Amino acid sequence: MGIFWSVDSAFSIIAEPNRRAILTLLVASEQSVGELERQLRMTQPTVSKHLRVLREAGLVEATVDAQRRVYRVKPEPLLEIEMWLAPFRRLWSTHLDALERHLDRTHRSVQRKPRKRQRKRR
Amino acid sequence: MGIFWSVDSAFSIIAEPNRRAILTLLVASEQSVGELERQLRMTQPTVSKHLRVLREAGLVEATVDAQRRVYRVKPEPLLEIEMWLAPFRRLWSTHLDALERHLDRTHRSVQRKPRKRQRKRR
DNA sequence: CCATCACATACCTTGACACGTATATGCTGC
DNA sequence: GCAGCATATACGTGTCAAGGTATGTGATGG
Repeated sequence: MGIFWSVDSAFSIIAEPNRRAILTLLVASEQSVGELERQLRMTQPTVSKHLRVLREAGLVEATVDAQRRVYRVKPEPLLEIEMWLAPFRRLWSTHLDALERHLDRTHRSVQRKPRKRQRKRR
Repeated sequence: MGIFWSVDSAFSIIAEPNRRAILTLLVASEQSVGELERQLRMTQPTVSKHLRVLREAGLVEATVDAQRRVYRVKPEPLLEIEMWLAPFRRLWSTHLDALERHLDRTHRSVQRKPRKRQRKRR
């Protein structure tokens, strides 16, 4: 019998900004650990540890090339996110105005907090 | 001058399974806190705290109705995720076979860890 | 063999966060 | 006004994850 355990979802893997950065680099083209390290300005152990998490989640795979390990993306686990988003896409198409305003705001690096958050009804 | 601060991204908000559950319920129809509490089997403070996080991230909004607060989804922040996923969708269409296998596996509740993870190249 | 390169892992510390219990707030009908 | 309901918040606690430093491992060239 094999060893079984719960794989935590792609959502938590992707929550980490550095891991998203790694994936974004890898989706352009495969890269070695050292190349990622230099582009991302992270220490080498940090890169390796994130790659380990991504590997165990099935989001990347590695190929040995001499002393290097070349990583590339395996996008399948992202399907969980893609599918979860489906019901919300329906809403976007019905709220195109708010959507545009949102895109405007998020092009600034910072947002204002809404002071009052409730309006009356009934 | 308004009050400014960094809004953490929709990715980390969505990483929490209970928050995803709340959003999934709300996208079907708006609900009060008590209704969410009962359907999700969570304590009331837990629901309220998750709703607070979602509110401050702009993912839900509330309407006051007597002593109740009725929450509904504001899907715009999810656009960040939608846009980030874009380059990976390209890969899905080129790897339909691996994709199918992945969908098969994820319909079981548990997965086996790959024992060997590297193959030779060159 | 041995030094070195590329990468992985161990160990430790720190900070964030999710939950529970208890309590506060605010509205309502009587 | 007051009791009671619906929701929010405060506070304490445990867990877990991310980063840094140090060290292990394995392949390569000389």
